[in-house]
Amino acid sequence: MPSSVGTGLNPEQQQAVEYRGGPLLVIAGAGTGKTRVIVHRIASLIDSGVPANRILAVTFTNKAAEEMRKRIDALVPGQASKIWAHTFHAFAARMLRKHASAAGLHPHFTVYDAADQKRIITETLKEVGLVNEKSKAGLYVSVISRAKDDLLDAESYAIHAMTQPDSFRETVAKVYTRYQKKLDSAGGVDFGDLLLKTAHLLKNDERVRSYYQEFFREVLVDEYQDTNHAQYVITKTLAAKHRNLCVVGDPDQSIYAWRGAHIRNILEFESDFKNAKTVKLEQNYRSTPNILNAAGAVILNNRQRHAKSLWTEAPEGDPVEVEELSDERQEAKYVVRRVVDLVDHGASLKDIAVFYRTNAQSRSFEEALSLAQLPYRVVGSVRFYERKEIKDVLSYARAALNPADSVSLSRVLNVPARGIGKSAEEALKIFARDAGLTLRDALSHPEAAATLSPSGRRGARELAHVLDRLSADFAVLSPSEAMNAAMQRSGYWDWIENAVETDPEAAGRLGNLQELLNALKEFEEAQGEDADLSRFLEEVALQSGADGYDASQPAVTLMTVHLAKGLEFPAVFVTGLEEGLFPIQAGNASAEEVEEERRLCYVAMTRAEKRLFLTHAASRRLFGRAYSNLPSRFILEARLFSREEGPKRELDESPEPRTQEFVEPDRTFEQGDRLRKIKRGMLVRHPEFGEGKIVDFSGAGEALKVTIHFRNGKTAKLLARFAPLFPA
DNA sequence: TTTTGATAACTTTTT
DNA sequence: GTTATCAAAA
Repeated sequence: MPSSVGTGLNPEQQQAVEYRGGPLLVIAGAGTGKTRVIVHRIASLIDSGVPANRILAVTFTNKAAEEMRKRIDALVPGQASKIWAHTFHAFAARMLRKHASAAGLHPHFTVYDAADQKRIITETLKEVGLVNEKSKAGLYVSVISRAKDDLLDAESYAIHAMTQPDSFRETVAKVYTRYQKKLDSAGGVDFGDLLLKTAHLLKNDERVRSYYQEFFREVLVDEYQDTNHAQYVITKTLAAKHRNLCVVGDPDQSIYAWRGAHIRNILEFESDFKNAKTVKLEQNYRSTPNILNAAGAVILNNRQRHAKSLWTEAPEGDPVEVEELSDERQEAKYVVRRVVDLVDHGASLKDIAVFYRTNAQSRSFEEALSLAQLPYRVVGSVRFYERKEIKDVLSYARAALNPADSVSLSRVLNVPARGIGKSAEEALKIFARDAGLTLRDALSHPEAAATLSPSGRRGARELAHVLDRLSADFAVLSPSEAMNAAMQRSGYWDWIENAVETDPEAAGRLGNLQELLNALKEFEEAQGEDADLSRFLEEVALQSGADGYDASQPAVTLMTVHLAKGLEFPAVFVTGLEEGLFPIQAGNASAEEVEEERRLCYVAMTRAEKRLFLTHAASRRLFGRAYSNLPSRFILEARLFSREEGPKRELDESPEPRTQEFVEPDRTFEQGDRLRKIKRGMLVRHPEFGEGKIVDFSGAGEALKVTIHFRNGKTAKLLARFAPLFPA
């Protein structure tokens, strides 16, 4: 971090570290030494006698928690591991694990991730008879998850739906109720439940509540601008007694409203907590003035915003560069060229990051970088624990550990194939339901299932046997041995191994399984005696994309803008800055949504220390189709354009060698002194509609029509002969 | 029942 | 351009 300040803190940081008078809000702009303040504050609390195990520090990712521990350990050795440093979700899981029976949960309850959630919802939709809604499973998942974030359980949601009759809400209420029943009977929780059930536990169980209110002497919450209602309630409840609550955040970096975060939590902190003290950190130690000015100019366009400005003592630095490329392949080639350039000038690959709005964009960069033989790492796209083979064997482990977990069990009923096909699965489930058995118990008594085929019966018996053996194994084996047993006894390992000759991907799968075993061995070493498989499974479910990548490896970092939050790099490329992509959905986005996109762009830009490059492509291929996009409004807002009229500042030296790669004949038409020659991708001006870009043609000669995307978001198809088009 | 092949649906962002 | 889903063939 800021080596410029040595070990000292500036006066505001000092104040934030030392304040002891109750609720404290630290508004920490990008790069103002936020983590440093939290770390020093915790160290100082410990110094002044607060027991480390009575401090709760909530972070946004597991990686951030780990990082925090490491830095605290350097200041007050031996104490860091005692601190409750977790993400909200991991903290909630810890609480629920400890008070499982009070919370009405199985002690080995399963944490279902987003993919599990979607599967269960799809199944629920089928059961409720909404077969044609199946493709909307994602929508239901998000509506239900948002409800949970707002602490609306199925019952409350149903009441809420009744007060405002609306058929969609009623349907959701029905699906929600049924979905929840499934989770409850499987003894599982989804992400939302972790928070909701913790909030309920604290609310309804007086003993638990007062115990923790007394226990946690200090509560600190990082990235407070991204907390949702459930997290807010948990925080407020825990801090109610001692009132030693310190929240840190930056409203300009709130980028998770779509996930239920309420920016008002931070904006209204002072009215929520009487006599709260606010400290603002505005001195930036990360970026050059050129970078800060550009980012500041962008965020200035948000209306929903508290005034704040960052300043720095750093020298001006290199100009921010903007480059338009013809398509995403050229964009990737450009990035590679500049990366090579940076490396030639002494940069290390690990100093360089490429950000994009959507995961799908990583592809072209990966191709270009490997072509150039430059090592890179993609953070968070296809996560290890989301791979099919990994999820399958984990499901065996979950099913063996928690006999009620029919969700995990039904995932692996017939993987590898053992004669339990679609109809057999159906028969088993109906039998289980009618007989009042769990799916697992039903497997043990297949002879009683009337409609089950002979092969289904054989398969069921076989699987029941596997699970019984595994449950017995698990009682005596270490986590890695247990997982190995799951792979062997289920026949999964052999199944993949046998496929190696025919399936080119099988070898990789086998490698992944081996890697999982290695991860478990590492986990055992780290945890020592009390290494426990269900603990491992929980950690896995709560892993974030940002977790577990090694930042010290010499490789270019590729990641989405969301994952970049909290990180910093000497050189940053923010790519795909186009209307419709970043901001996404430019046309039909609400003002709030555009403001969130703008904050996202601000976050991306402020990650850069020394060099910042912004790129956009005139045309971009998506699902095989090419789309033409205008440069993002954020580029214009950054005021980096070298246009005659604009204020002259940080310019690309080369005036404008726009690389136009389209080899397409110019179209011509007769028309007074107006524009006569038009070209795809060309910027034009229309007296009524303003500036726009030509994206398509049809017809020829007198009937030549042009399709233009205008900056105001409108698209028009005009007859070239009549349209008053002028050069932009 | 399982495998294969066709087709449709999809992409924001993630704890 | 890929992955999930569904229908037909083995």
